[in-house]
Amino acid sequence: MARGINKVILVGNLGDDPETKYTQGGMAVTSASLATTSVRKDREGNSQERTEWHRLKFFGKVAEIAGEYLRKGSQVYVEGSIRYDEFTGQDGQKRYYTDIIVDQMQMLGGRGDGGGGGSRGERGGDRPQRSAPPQRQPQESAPRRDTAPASRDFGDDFADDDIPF
Amino acid sequence: MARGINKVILVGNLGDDPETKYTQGGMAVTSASLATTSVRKDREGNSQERTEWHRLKFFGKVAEIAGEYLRKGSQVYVEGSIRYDEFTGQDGQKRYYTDIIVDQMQMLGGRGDGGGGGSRGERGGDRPQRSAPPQRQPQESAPRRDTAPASRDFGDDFADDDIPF
Amino acid sequence: MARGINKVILVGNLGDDPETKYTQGGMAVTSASLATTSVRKDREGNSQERTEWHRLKFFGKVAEIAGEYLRKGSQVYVEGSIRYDEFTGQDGQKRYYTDIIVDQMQMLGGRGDGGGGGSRGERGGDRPQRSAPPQRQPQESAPRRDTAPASRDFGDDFADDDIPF
Amino acid sequence: MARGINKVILVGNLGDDPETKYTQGGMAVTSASLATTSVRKDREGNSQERTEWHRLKFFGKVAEIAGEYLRKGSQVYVEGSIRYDEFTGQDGQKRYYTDIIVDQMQMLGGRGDGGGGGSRGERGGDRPQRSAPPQRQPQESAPRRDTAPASRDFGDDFADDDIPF
DNA sequence: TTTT
DNA sequence: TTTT
Repeated sequence: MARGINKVILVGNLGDDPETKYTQGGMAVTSASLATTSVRKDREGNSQERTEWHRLKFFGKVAEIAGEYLRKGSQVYVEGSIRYDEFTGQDGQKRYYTDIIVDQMQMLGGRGDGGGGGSRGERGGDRPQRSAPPQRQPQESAPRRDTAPASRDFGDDFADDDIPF
Repeated sequence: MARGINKVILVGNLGDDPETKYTQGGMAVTSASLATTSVRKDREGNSQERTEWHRLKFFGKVAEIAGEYLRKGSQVYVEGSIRYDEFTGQDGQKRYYTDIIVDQMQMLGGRGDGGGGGSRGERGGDRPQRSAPPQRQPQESAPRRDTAPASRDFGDDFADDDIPF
Repeated sequence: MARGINKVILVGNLGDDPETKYTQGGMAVTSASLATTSVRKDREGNSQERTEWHRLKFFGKVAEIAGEYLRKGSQVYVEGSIRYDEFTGQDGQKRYYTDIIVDQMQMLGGRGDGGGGGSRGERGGDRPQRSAPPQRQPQESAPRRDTAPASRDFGDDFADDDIPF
Repeated sequence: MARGINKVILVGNLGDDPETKYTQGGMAVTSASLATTSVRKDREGNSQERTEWHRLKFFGKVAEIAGEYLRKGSQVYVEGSIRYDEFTGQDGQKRYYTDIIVDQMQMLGGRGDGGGGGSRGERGGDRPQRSAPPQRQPQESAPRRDTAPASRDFGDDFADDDIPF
């Protein structure tokens, strides 16, 4: 029985282009590095910045979208969970990794610079959508341009259908 | 294209037993009322309590679980989104409703009183009907009594070793 | 005693310029309207968009920043809580309002156009400035961590009450 | 400048009693270990459990409350941020730690066994800081245009900078 | 209407 | 190491 809530919400910028690989079963797995910077005052009253670099992991459909649309510098909202892993390297040393398993993402900004997309994906849930047989794919996906939705304009075209006030 | 994030996270107690109805398509729709109380100090330094009563709506599988396991007084974690609705009553007056559409719930406490379950359910593809017939109409998907919590299915895509965990 | 969690996280765009007023005590109160749009498939499989308009309320320092930097169309992350209110109008009719009381905001987008600032209200916010360029990061597949001074020791050598990071 | 959102929300049980230390300045620092367990179906359809152990760090007032009220097995809601740290041990080996810096906690369950409390603490030390004197804000933004109903007017309740709710 |  |  599931027991507990493990939820992470991040908004930040990618430090580099994401990398997408595919499993033998054809599922996309995308890795990315996301920075969040916070500020606090130290005891002298000076502002101190601190940046955390989060290792993001995307699986399935959301991994495909992340691999296709996210780029170095992209600002993105991600939601997921924390996963801690421990590996023993070839040198016998233990290594610890903390990953953010992304369930949902939303590209931000979107001023014709690639932002604007959004996606909600289940981890590894691309089977129902994909009827194509599993196929190997090059590890570097060709850069594609998102045609960002132009629905960012909130002019007068919101008549009042859904506006309850 | 989805544009934006609309997320609500609540922890509170139910003010009454939830009510479950079923759509003509057989989808469960559960309503419940949840209280969250916050405290703040007024300018005299006195603690002031304020309670918000949230109208929760559950759909589909999570609605079945909510209807079965939640009771008046139950402490629960819910996650979902806000939905504002406007209806015109029979008297011609407009009425406004704000509902929390619950995507995920987690029963809390649970010291031998039924708590402890958890569930993640999708919002059913069917919109809830205001006057759903009280009887069940099993068509393509009859309401099920499923005690197992929903969980993500990784499918066959996890058949190999490319996954870095 | 506080009892419960009432948390809202929104990412969306403002439908209009925010409005700022000041209380007699000199506290800023800013109101804004924020849209979040979601998509779902109806039973015919067609994508249906639905937009929720959230009434945001900011108080104090975060209200000043919101009033100064947010504009119609601004994309923003906000975090806060839901508050339901009921008023009786001069016509004797009851009116219901649902507001999002914003505790924290973060301007999004902001590639040199004024966006990018962030603020945490009351609990020590900072005034937004120019957005910083995306941070660089090492490309080694080793664990990516912030290279912070190693003097961040949490032993017994806390100098004073300041947080040592 | 703050840039990004780094937010973690956890609900789980403590694996052991928390430990509280005090800095030279008298600030409490509490450490605790919290488990969150999730379930997913593997490819054979069997339920697979996975538990993450989160290292919680509390500072200041919330640390005192955590140290006083939390115990092994306690169910708790915590909200905070992720912090990655890297230390070089006395053996010259680098060690990586991931901590959840807790800003807010809420004890759950609590049917007469000590649970039920709640706390929101600032990371900024436990000194009872007196609020700064209220300051007027006659800014460039011209006030007026009251959209709220009269009964909603904040009026004299705004004698100072306190939040009016 | 809950809860402490 | 928790919990169910």
